[in-house]
Amino acid sequence: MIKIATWNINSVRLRMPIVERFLKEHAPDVLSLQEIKTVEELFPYEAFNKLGYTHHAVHGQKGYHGVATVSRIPLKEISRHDWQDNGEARHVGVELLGPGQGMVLENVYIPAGGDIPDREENVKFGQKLDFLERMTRWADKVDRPTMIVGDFNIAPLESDVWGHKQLLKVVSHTPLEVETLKRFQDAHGWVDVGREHIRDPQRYFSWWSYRSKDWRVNDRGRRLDHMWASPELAARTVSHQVHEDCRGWEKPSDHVPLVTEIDL
DNA sequence: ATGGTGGGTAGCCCA
Repeated sequence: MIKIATWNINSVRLRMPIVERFLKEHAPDVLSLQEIKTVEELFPYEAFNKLGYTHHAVHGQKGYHGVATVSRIPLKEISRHDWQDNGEARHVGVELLGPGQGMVLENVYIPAGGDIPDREENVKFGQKLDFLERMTRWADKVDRPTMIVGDFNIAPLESDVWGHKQLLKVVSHTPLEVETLKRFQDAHGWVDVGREHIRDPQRYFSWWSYRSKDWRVNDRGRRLDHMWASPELAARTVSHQVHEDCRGWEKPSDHVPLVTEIDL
């Protein structure tokens, strides 16, 4: 049985205290992080090593973005895709060695896309769609058992947001983004593992804005983070958790970690 | 209708 986690950490160096707490309490075998906001040289390798996470694949960038996968299971970094074609660090792919051997874990941070959902008025929105199109072309060729996890910055279902009608023109829940993400899903037949275990229309959020006061009371959340898998791998998943309590920890990230257990 | 908060890094960008 292997346990895989994903978490947009919003600066890994600042948040090592809560990362350590999460690893001690939930002991995933592998953790994929997004928005590490640091270069490789300053990644806190030693803190992870002390907890047994001695295998690392870090794709960093100064100040912005950046992703990393740390693991107790040996792994091999196999790819760093630049699906935006602009040099930003938003992906790292690894192959697990030992337990889970042969499985590929893709860690991705899809661009947020700015505020205006129109590529004519907002370059970032166009870049987000282009990123998804390039991912779709890549997904069409995926031919190994693969799990793709991370911050997709899209909440596709009505039950993935606090208010479907209120958010139809808000970047992350527009019909165009949802359709574009669906084409990516169909290109490989990705199974939305989170929704296999917490089925629509149950409430499922992974992110609450820092700007919204009283996140727990108002609960204006969205499901921006995802764990998707190839069908044969998805069929072996046995549990899935959303650790909402982490949003209430000291100096929290605005995202919470997701954990999937796979019988391999 | 608007601005609200947080992180990183050096005078704003990004979420």
